[in-house]
Amino acid sequence: MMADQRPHLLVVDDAFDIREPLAKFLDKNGFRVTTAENAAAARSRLNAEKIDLVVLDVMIPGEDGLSLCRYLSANTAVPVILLTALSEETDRVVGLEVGADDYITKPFSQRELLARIKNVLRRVGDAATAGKPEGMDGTYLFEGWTFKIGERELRNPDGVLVPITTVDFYLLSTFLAYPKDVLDRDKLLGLAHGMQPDIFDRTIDLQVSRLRRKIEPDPKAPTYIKTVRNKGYVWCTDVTQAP
Amino acid sequence: MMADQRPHLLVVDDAFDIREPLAKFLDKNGFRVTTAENAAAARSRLNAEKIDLVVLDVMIPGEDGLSLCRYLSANTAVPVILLTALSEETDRVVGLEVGADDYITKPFSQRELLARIKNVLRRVGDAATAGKPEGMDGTYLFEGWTFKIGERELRNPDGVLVPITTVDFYLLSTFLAYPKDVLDRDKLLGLAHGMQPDIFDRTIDLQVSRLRRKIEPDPKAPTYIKTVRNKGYVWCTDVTQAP
DNA sequence: GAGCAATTGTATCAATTTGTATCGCCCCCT
DNA sequence: AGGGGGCGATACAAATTGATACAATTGCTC
Repeated sequence: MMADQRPHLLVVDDAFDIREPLAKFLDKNGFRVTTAENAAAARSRLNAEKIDLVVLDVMIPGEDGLSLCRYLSANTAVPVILLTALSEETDRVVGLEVGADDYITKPFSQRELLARIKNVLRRVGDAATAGKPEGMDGTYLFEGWTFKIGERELRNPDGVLVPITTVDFYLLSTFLAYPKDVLDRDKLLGLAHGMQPDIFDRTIDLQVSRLRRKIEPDPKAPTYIKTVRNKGYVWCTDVTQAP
Repeated sequence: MMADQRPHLLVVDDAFDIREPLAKFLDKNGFRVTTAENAAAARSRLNAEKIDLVVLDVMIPGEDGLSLCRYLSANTAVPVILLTALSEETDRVVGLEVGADDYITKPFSQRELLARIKNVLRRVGDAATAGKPEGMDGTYLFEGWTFKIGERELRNPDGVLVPITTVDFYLLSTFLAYPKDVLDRDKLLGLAHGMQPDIFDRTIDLQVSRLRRKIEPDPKAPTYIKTVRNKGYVWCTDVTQAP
């Protein structure tokens, strides 16, 4: 049986009619979801399974949510998003003081929470910008350019080394792994799909723009990376792989 | 068993003699249809199945339609078309305020609702302008022009690169995939068939017009893309395919 | 540990691209 | 010849993407 490779969330809220619909929503949007209705159950789950992020209601019976959050922040690396009832500034301060990575006030829209979850996962785990797409290796050639995965080296047609950043490297790797395929922004960020064009994360646009400036002959009229409106970007030239 | 791939609509109306005929009509016109007679049933359906669009009567017993609409807008990405009894301007404002994507006043023509459904699906999903027709690839030649699918490049007979937008690309791809075939507007939009010549969506006309301006020697007297009155458009010149 | 440099994210503004609303012409029909 | 519908074209508005400036962060040097 294949393992569920989606990011694993733990939703902690005692209100069934908030917890369960939210879990279903997140499941439908690319996440594996486990739920808990109090701090004790949450701790148990955290011990039993690998959790990538916790969505935590501060108002749970028994041990306070803030207490659990403080514990997680001090003793683990698991990021936390707090659900708070009040939107007062004090809450924000408190929330961040106890180590939460983000917070959102109730009532909240599921979509906004989804966006924040992805945002935090990207910031914290940064699994996306860390490495390269699975199974990539060797040397890639396109239009005279040479891109060595292992060495993290990019050379232009003249053989000159072009300095690339971590993000450049990851982006270029992803494009070269899927040439001629339209990649949406989520995919380019290495995240699960499902974000609606409501809360936009324009980070990718900027990163693509910066990569274009480094490799496109004319960044104003890109020939390698083209834009597909409402969808994302495509790598448009042929890529050959050398061992 | 093959899955039903048609867009899935949820029709919410308590009046049997409106709900059922409408469901039948929409089914015959290219949609999978599920019905519900109140908000609770609608929520249940929405949780159980993947719904692409909700047609919602605001005057339903129990929970108000506007309330359900507001909920959907805040917590899901499912687009909503409201059925309202009054045609007053206030209704329009209210409808859009609660997050409806469109609205239509009763009594309404089924054809008009059909047109609006397609319109909203196109706006929201925008699957049409996404990529290229299935299985297309390689290079197409016509009258000296060169169109490379993979590279998303169009060159005129002089070999000069002609910049094309995402829509241009999709339209041209579709035409070249079906030369000499009359394509109706639904087909060109990439939507299911069945729209009657009642409420026209003139979007395609404009897009064709814009494409003509880029490729026709004389856009006033088009030779490549010709108009077929009451039907659609045809690609009229020979197309050869190079590898 | 301070200071500097590079990188990355956020906030904005500008430029394209696309959709909507109209006007007017032309074709077809009675 | 008159009328209506369908289509071409223009102007304008909305949405999406590109570009710039600046702030925040990270990493490295001294």
